[in-house]
Amino acid sequence: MVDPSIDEDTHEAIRLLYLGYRAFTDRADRLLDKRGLNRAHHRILYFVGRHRDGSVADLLEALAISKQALNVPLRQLVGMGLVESRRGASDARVKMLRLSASGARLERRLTAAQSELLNAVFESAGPGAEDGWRDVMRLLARARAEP
Amino acid sequence: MVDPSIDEDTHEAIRLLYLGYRAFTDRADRLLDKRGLNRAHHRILYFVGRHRDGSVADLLEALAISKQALNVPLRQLVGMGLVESRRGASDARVKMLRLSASGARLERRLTAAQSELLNAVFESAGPGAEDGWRDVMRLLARARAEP
DNA sequence: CCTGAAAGGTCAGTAACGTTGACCTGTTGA
DNA sequence: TCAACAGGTCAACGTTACTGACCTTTCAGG
Repeated sequence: MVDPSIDEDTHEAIRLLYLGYRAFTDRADRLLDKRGLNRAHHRILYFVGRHRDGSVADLLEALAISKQALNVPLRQLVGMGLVESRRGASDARVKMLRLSASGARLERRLTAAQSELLNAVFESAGPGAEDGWRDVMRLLARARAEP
Repeated sequence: MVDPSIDEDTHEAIRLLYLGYRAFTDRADRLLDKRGLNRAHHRILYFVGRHRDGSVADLLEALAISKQALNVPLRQLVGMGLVESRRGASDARVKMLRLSASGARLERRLTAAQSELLNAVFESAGPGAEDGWRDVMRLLARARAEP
């Protein structure tokens, strides 16, 4: 019934990462859904929130999508008053993007949905487990794209 | 520059989970891409590999997608000889799905891509960190959809 | 043995979201 | 003045999923 070539602990780890990530994104996804937003909007809010007055080009590079794909959700966020854009002081070609008050509020609520879950889990698991988790995840996050 | 209402540790945890999950899925995604397959195929291979002779209905329930959405990738996998379907012995209406030899080989390679990464990270982080990671992820994985 | 229900399959229409390519407006700086 | 840059937009297209409708084959109960 079970592939014998890979042990059950490894299968559990794979399953845990899959299910854990789903649980992690689930609450924020539902919050976004209520407003007709999706993960693309979320990524924009997150990046803009943490890079005040970044340019559209910065955003494009960070999100690694085409400018056409960025433009639609970004325009919606600006239209909804969640993101403000003003022209650059030194170079009027570039836009400086930042969250509005309500945008920052939403971003905080989205982040809170995720952080409450994580912190509850950390508290339940104990500080030693949290440290181990961070050690593992740091290594995993750094293990980027080797061919 | 940084949202002050949520501490940096929490932001790090959120970032780690996002980046870690991306690194985790990246290798398998590229292996699949070479064959013109995607995550839907992967999920089918994974589930069929671990539930030999399961029915199409089982698969539908496990993947939580419409039967129209399942049918296309499943037909492709059968057409490529990666999944075999035979009619049920007791009930000829139901199909019994299982991996072919080559399907099992591919599934093993996909799982290996993920497990090698995880095991390398576990080894590097040490057994204590791995235990902590598992404790945290088990709690997180169980934290399913509360409203 | 008939017939309704179950399991599976398929076609059509729609929607969301991404891509490229092409072209536009302003702005800048040499 | 003019080429290059930042940004914005339209069009065409591809993928992937959805719902709705309808089909065949098979099973089981009356």
